[in-house]
Amino acid sequence: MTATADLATPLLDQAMARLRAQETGAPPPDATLTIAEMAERTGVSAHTLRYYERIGLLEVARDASGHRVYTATDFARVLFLTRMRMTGMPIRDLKRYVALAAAGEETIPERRAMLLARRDAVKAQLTELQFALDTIEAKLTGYGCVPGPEFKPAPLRRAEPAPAGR
Amino acid sequence: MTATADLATPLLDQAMARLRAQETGAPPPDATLTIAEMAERTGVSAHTLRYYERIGLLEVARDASGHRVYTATDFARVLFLTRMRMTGMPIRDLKRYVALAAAGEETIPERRAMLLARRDAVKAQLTELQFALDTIEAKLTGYGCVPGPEFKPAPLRRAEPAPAGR
DNA sequence: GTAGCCCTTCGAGCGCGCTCGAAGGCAACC
DNA sequence: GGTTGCCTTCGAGCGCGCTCGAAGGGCTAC
Repeated sequence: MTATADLATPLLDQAMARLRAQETGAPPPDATLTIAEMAERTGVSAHTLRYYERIGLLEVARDASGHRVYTATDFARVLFLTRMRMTGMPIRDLKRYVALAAAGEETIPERRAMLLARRDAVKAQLTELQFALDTIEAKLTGYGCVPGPEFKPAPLRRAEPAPAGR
Repeated sequence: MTATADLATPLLDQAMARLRAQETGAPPPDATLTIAEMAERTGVSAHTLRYYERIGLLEVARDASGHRVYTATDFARVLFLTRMRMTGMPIRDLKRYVALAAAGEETIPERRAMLLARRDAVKAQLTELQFALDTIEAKLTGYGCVPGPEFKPAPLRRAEPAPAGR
C-alpha cells in the first residue's frame, strides 16, 4: 500500500511499523535496550520516546553516563501505549491511567472503568470503520471495481455484529 | 459509556452524533436545508460546514439573502466526507478527491485508486483496532473482569505486559 | 588529540482540523 | 422604530501530539 505518494497516511505507516515491531522485534528476554534500539523495535521515534518520558508516561532508568536504559517492561509498556494511542485514546487519559497504575492496587477499579470505557469506544469505532468500508466498497463498485477476488474482507474476526446492514 | 467525564472521547461523540444523524435525520427528499438544519442532521457544526466549504470540499448555493441552501446532494456529500474523515483520511486527500470528482469522468481512474488505497488503509485499521481490543480485554481479565457473560473468578493477575508494573 | 557518533536537556515550532469571536445584514415580530 | 435571532464573512486562535534544532557530554577508533 501507500501506492501513491499523496495518499500517504502517516498514521497507518506508523501503525504498520509497530505491527512489524511486535512481530520481529519481539520483547528481549531480560536484556536492556538503548533508546535507538527501542525506537527501531517499537516504531516509536527516539524523540517521541523522550517526549513520553517527559510527560510521565514512562519512567526510564539511566546508566552511568546518563543514557536511558530500557527494560523488557518498558518495551511492553510502550507497546501498550501505542496500542491505546492507536485507538484514539488521548494522551491525557493515558497519563491518568499510568498515574493510577503507579499509585497502587486501590486504583484498580478506576483503571478498570477506564479500560471498559475504552473497550466500548473501540467497539464503536470498529462498527463505524466497517460502515465506512462499506461506503468505500459501494463507491468502488460504482466506479467499475469488483469488490475483490479476495474472500475475507479482513483477517479479523468480527468483533461486533455488523451495523444494521448498510 | 462516557461514564467518566475525563474519559470523554470527542471523536467518538461526534461519531455517535453522525450515526444518529444517519438514522434519524434521514436525507430529505428534495427539500432544502439551512446550515443549522444541516448541522443538526449531520452532526457537523455550522462552523465546520462553513470551513469545509471555504476549503473547497463543498459548494453550496445561496438564497436571495445570501444564506446557504443545502440540498440532498450536499447532505449526502457531507455524510461521505465525515465517513472518510472517520477513517483518518486527511482533508488534503479529500480536497483532491472532490477536485477530481468536479473535473469529470476522465479522473475516475485516479479516484478509484484513492478509494482502493483508502480501503486498504481501513482494513489495516480494522485489524489494528481488533488487536488493541484484544489487548484491552486481556487486561480487563487481569483486573478481574470477565469479557463474556459467564463469570469466572480471576483473582490472579495474568502475565500481561502490565504497564502497571513497577 | 581529535573525529565521529550517539547520547543528553531544553524549549521552540509545526501541521492538522477545527473553533471562535467580531462586526454586520436581513427578516420578523412587538 | 427597536429588538431578537439566525445568518453572513473574515481572520485569528487553539489543543493535540509530536518534531526538531541547538548546544553540549562521553565513549571509542584512529
